[in-house]
This record gives sequence, C-alpha cells and structure tokens, in this order.
Amino acid sequence: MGKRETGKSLILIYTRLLAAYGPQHWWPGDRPFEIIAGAILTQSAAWSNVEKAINNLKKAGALSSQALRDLPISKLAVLVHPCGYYNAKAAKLKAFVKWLGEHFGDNLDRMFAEDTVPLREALLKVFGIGEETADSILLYAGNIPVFVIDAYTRRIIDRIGLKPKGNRYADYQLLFMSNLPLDSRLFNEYHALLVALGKNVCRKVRPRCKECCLREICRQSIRS
DNA sequence: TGCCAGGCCGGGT
DNA sequence: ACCCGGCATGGC
Repeated sequence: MGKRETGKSLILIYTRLLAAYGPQHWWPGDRPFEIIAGAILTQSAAWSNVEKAINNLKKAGALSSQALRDLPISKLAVLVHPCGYYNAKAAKLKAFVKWLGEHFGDNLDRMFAEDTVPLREALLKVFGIGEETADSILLYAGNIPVFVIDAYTRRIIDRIGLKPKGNRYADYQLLFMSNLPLDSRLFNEYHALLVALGKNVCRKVRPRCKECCLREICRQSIRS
C-alpha cells in the first residue's frame, strides 16, 4: 500500500471509530500536572484504579511538584496504592518532580517550550518514563503533536494489515506521523479511540470471531 | 479462579 | 536487538 493510500486508510479508520465510539474526552479540563501524574500512574493499570489514586493525591493536596517533593515516599506510596505497583510508582513520581524542579523550576510552560525532540530525550532519561509515557505527557499535557503508541495500537495495526517493517515503538509511531497531519487534537482523539476499540478486540487472533468489532470497523475501512 | 489493565526497569543473552 | 522476571491492585 502506497503512502497516500495508507494515509487515507488511517483517516477513514479514525472517522469510523469516531462515529462508533464518539469523542473520548481524555483528560479534558485537567491541569497539565495532573495529566502527567495520571500518565505515570496509568502504566499497566486500569484507569478506574488510577482515578482513586489521583483522588487520594487531590485530597492530600499533593497534586503539585513541590507538594510531591515534600511528601515522604512512604506516604506517597499509600496514596497511590489503589493503582498498583505503588512503591515503583511513588518512586517514579518522585523522580519526575525532582527533575522538573531542577531543570525547569517546576514550570511546565517552560518545559513544554523546549524543542520537542530534545525534550522527549530528556524525559526518557527520567526514571519511570518510557516512550509511551513520554509521548502521553507531550501530547496530552503539552498539546504537542506526537502520536502515542500502546499495546492496543500495535495489536490493531497488526491485525488490519498495516504492520510496519520493524517491531519498535518508533516504527509504529512513524506509520501515523508520516501519514497524517501533525495535529495534536487529531492525535489525542485518535489514540483514545484506538484504546476504546482495543478494549473490544480479543487479544489473541481467533478465526471467524464474530464479536470482534475490529473487523467491522477497520477491515471495512481498508477495503472501502 | 484466573486473566487483564492506556508500561518500565534491570539484567541476561 | 530482543527476552524475561519483577512490580501489585481491583474488576469482571
């Protein structure tokens, strides 16, 4: 499939997902700092559990860089307990706010004003921030047009026959970013819609799976 | 009961 | 460049 057709397929899939699931409203109206905390806390966790952790942080007045630094890590671990991996995630939050204070004086506007590529590299060096989390921060907290790749996205792309050459994160990311307009609103909604679809797609390929929404929405899109 | 959720790290090959 | 075990809760 040529580049132009790939782009058309990706747009068509987006259109159908939007029609099927509607706008997902991911992180609407939340402050950037809360979005970043959520991006870290949601790693391999159900969002319903992340909400509990975020609420605990809110009630404790701990949803700021300074407050998180002042909080002992053992107390922080108790607050984020509901979303699992609580010791690891407490350490990750600590690592991020330490870095944010040291490099940007806790000012997120200054952080996002950096050039995207070096900023992404810097984020990746922070303990607990990998590629998906870094891109979630850039896109959902910073409105920077980078496409977020997660396990659902890979699974869906593989099944509909758009699998890129390599298996690396960057290979999947380039599929979207070189074939779609670099629009943060589009990338925001698209990734959220892929997650919505992903929840309805069986993990393992099952021949003639009639329940699988993937087939209905995506395969038809490719053909039409 | 078991499987899974909007991953990442450190160590090994 | 992969592959693995560890990290852990709550919902279905």
